[in-house]
Amino acid sequence: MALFKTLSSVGFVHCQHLYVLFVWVLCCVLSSSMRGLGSRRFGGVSHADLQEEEPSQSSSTSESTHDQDAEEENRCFGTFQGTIVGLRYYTGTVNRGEMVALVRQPQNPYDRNAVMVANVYGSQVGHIKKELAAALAFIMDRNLARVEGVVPYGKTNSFTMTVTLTFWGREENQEAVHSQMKNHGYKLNALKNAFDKLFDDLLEDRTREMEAAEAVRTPLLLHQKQALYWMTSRENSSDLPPFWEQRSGLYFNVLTNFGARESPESVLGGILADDMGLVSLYTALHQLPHPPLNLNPIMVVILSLSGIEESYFYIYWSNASNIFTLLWFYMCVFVCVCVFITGTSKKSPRPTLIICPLSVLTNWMDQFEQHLREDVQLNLYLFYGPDRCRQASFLSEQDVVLTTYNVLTSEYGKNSVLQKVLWLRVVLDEGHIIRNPDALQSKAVLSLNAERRWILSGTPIQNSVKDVWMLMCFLRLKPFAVREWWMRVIQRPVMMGNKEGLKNLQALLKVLTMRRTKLSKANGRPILQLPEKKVFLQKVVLSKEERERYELEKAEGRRIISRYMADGTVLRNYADVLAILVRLRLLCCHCDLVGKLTETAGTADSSSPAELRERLISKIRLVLSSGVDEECAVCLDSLRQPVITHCAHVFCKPCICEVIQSKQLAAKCPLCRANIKSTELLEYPGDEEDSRPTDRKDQWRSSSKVEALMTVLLKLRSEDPTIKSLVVSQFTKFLNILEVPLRESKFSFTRLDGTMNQKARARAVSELQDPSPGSPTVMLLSLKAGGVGLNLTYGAGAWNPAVEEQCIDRCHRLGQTRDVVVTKFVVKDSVEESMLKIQKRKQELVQKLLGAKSTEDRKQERIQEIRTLMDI
DNA sequence: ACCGCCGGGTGCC
DNA sequence: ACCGCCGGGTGCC
Repeated sequence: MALFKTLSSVGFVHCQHLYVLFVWVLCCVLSSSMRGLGSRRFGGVSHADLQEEEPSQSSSTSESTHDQDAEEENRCFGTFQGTIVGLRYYTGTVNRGEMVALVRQPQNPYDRNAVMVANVYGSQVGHIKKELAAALAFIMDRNLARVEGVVPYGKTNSFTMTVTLTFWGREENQEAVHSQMKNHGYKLNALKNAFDKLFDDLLEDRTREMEAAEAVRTPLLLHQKQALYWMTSRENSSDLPPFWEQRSGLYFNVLTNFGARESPESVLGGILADDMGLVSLYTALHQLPHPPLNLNPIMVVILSLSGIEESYFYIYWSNASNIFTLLWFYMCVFVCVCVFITGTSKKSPRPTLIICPLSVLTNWMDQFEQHLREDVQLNLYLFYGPDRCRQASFLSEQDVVLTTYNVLTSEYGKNSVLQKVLWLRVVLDEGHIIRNPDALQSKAVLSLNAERRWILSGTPIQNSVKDVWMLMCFLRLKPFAVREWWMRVIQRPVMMGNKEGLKNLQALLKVLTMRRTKLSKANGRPILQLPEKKVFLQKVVLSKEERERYELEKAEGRRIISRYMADGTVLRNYADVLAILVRLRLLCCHCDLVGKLTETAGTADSSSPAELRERLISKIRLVLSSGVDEECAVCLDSLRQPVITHCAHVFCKPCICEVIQSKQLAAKCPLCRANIKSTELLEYPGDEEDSRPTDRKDQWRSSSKVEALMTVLLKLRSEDPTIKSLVVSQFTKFLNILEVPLRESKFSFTRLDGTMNQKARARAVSELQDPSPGSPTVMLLSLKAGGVGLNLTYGAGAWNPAVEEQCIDRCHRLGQTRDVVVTKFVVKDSVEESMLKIQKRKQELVQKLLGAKSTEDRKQERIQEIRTLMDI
């Protein structure tokens, strides 16, 4: 089996039998299937490449087919920014972000290479500029690539327009396409999102090194020494802040033309940004055994998307535990170096305050312990717990004070001692936590007195430019601490797609940020090796009975949603819509996962308030338990007392009540601006008691997806009984169902779900990792609401492909030592598959990432998505 | 198009 | 005056 070849070529020594196979049960239609596509495209695995390896499926109730549509031209060769000319001669219009068609015009009397550009209605918009057309004509005429265009900025003048071209094709043609473009003097960009591009510039050559203090016992790697040097120079920077220049004795801000007599204060400090994946990694630790550093860690990445939420588990084994702690490591060593070598001048304050989420407090302490020589004394004080010492004089004498955002916040306003101490340095771990300027914790952080400031964050830009503002505030970067300047000079231009704005943002971050990724190189060698990830899509065909049931439910759902459509209240009732979609997704997995149809059937208008409430609560439960899992968008913290609105957004009850109270009748959902009332908020009643009655063999029945999965698992076992598989589903109940056939086929398996405590999880993980014969080979993995994840500022209902893209990327980069095979089971002709198709149409990732779409656009998009899903 | 490019007018500063 | 420079005319393929 080719898989083995690849795996052994990785050269893993000590655990040959720990091959990881990642079998994915896709019950979580929407985004899984979306991701499926994304993974193939962006994970760099061509579907065509994998045909031979794809597990085949020969069960009588299900069959596997290839994803025919994507088979041929699924590889992205890259993108290119070109120009459309001659707009004034044609009437076709296009809006910002819209797709355009490229049509060859070999008969054009002026140029036989002509490439015409048309909008979606087919009206001509213009032509591709002739030089570029000459390059494209060759490619298009020979079918070397399919060229797709999007106009990212729309029409900005009456003559020409920028167009982003994306080239798709078969792998064997990639070289030809690249060289053809190159011959005409064009270079394709690798497909990346805009912020990755932005950050690429941050990866400039920062190659100067610095030795650590003798007090640090851990030998430093090259890139760590470089980081150290950079950090030191940032702290001792006397450079003017970005965009300031000195002219004839005065200081000018080149963006605002503000002039000042005194030099603006330098920003002492900056942002340490690591590969985004590391944050996921850290995030994963919330859910995983603590401390995780000395086990072979499992990594979990969870994505929530599209309202029809989905969770992504990526799991891998790593033998390089220190990658967990890259940022902590840098900072920790840096602080030690400053304390023991550089020392601090007499006038300077002494202590460094480190603020971190509670969950990593111990990791910080471990770090200091781990990297310091035993015989040196670092005064580290943990400012936490009821007995913490609140004396300013005491804290001022420490070298390092460690506390959490919660502690800081709770002291804030109460004459906090943390506010009184003058800190040498304040370090924000997971600095993006303060991205909400209204949150108390942000205010508390900003009010700290410090000479130098650092932000550690894997994702300084999490979803949009907006997130950066608070970081700039914290760093006291003039003039951007004043919101208006930030808006005028950076945020608005960038949101509008203005290149200058992006360039400025870029310049800003370039100076202030050091970013390390797994792809970064030190001395020409990557810091870490990339893993190989293979993604397969397996289409499952429903049995006759299943299909009938599915169609019945779908018709019913369509009836309800059509009515909302007609009334224009789809998004107001998004919770209902979600519930319907979740039911369909459950049906794709197993019929027994959903109750009788009659429960929801058409009683919406006539039921009593109590019944209505009951009905809604059951829906909420359905929605929440399926993994709609967000932080509260008001406090940006994890949900406490979750309530759900009719528009299906979830908040902490106190948070949203406060919002409603302050706005009274005009209260709108912070995420989608739908009207909300406090009477319409529904509390999440908690999980139903996790019954596993399906264990009874007499009652149990199979389903097509179960059969498909079991066939694959059995086949794998027959090929190599030591292969380890992870079976991932969003629905714990489905995992319950899966336990039955697993037992029946004598699989030894473990299970990890949200109900288990840390200890139980640790046991489940280590059992699976046990290489000895007879150890479990399958792990059932689930995600429960309230877990971790990347939160999407667009809200539960929105779908942010940019984040998806980041995640794919991050997963790909992180699975560092071992190949991973993902198989996704998608039911043919179902909402699952529909989502695949929706995703295919959404290729313009950059646009979304920049947040250029208006709320209204996104609403329309979502309505359209629902239509597609329900065939309305 | 607040560009680039072309070609005619022009010619120390 | 076989150049440079200026400024007006001009503009998809």
